[in-house]
Amino acid sequence: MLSSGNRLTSPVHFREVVRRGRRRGGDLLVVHLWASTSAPLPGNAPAGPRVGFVVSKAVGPAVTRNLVKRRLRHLCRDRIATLPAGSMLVVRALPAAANAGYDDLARELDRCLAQVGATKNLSAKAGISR
RNA sequence: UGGGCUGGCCGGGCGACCGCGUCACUGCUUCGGGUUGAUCUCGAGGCGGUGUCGAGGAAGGUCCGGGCUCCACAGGACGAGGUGGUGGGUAACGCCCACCCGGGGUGACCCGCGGGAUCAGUGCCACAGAGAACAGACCGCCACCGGCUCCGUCUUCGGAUGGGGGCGGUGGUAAGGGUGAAACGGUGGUGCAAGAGACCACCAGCGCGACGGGCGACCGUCGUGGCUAGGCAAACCCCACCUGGAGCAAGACCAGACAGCGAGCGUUCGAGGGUGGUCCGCCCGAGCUCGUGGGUAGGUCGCUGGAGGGUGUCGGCAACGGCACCCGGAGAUGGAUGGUCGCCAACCGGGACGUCGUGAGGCGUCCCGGCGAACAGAACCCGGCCUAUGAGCCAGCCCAUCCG
Repeated sequence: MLSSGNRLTSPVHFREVVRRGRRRGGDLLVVHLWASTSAPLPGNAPAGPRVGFVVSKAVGPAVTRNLVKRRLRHLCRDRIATLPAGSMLVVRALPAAANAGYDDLARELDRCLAQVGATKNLSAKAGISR
């Protein structure tokens, strides 16, 4: 689980990131990244990056949806340091993610993050997969 | 030993690294207040530390029943929906238990949407078949009539008469054939031209009455009647009983936002609403509707201890109930209870050894390999039902075979 400061909770934020963020997708998932170039949000938005997930019912029943969500959470927790401060990330899982293994999801997530421009020190983190 | 029936249980364990949520205590820090200031203290927030607890038997489907919350107390009529043997259990139920009736099985046992179809009425019974609900003559059987034909007898050779076969017509007949889920009781006899409950005996079944048993559904015995009555009410319908509606996005509180303008109707002669459907009745009532323009959707509570489980005992055939003692802690809200691995139980296959047995084979130990699981994730909470589910385990009972 992500620490509570790094969680994306507001529906407004979800909508803005998915609509305006930079998007890159693969067979398993789609990544939306919104970097804080302008003054983001009313209230006190903390500087840490925030991550949220979208796993629809097309992925599967509740058990497989939860499994996909937990794997993505742990993967993003290891990569939270590579994201720019103040940015917001939404990872949307596609139906094929239900049958993908942990390593498959890791590779796809790294590739998409690199293409979307969130590369701070990704090569060092690539050794996580066994 | 083999096969089967019923009920119940289990829903993996240990460990490593990295993590999450609730609650309690605590460290640092920010803001505000108590103070002029420091120490101290109160409240709110952020980042940490320690401890604690953290998914299921179905958490699922959302099919019933309740609790709880709100609604202008929910009254009547009609309508709508549900339930449907009897008795009990329960907060309640469409659930559970026991019994009755019907059906299936050698049996343990299982199955049943199980009120009413003569005593309210309407409707429907496909296909096949001659005929299917005021039944029905296709074949067959029988009688009579009219031709045809064959045989016998007599003959005055014109014919007469007896018998058989076949055709047509008229009528009788529901015993037989064949069709069907179902053909208007079954068997045997009397009877008849042939037949038929037309009549008789027994049996089955139906109605009525009496007696006996049972709380009751119902059962048993006896008498009697007419000889026989089809099915479908998951078709309309009738009868009995039940149901106010919406649902935790219920609902309550805090914070916060905005902006009006124009037109129409109305203020006890009442606009407009509520009461799940319609009408009556009841209640609220000074705003409502349309057009145009603008704005908010953050937090706290509800939120988990409840018809709760376990053991013993007593009552009861049982479901269940009384009493005593003990146990007990998920409460998330973009949604925690995990991610990545290792080992071992358990299971399957093969092999070796030991042991029991005449034998098929059983049991135990060890080794190797496989697999190491299925269905599935709380969202207000309970009681049920239904559906999904890997490998197994336990208990009782039944049938067959063998031994005594």
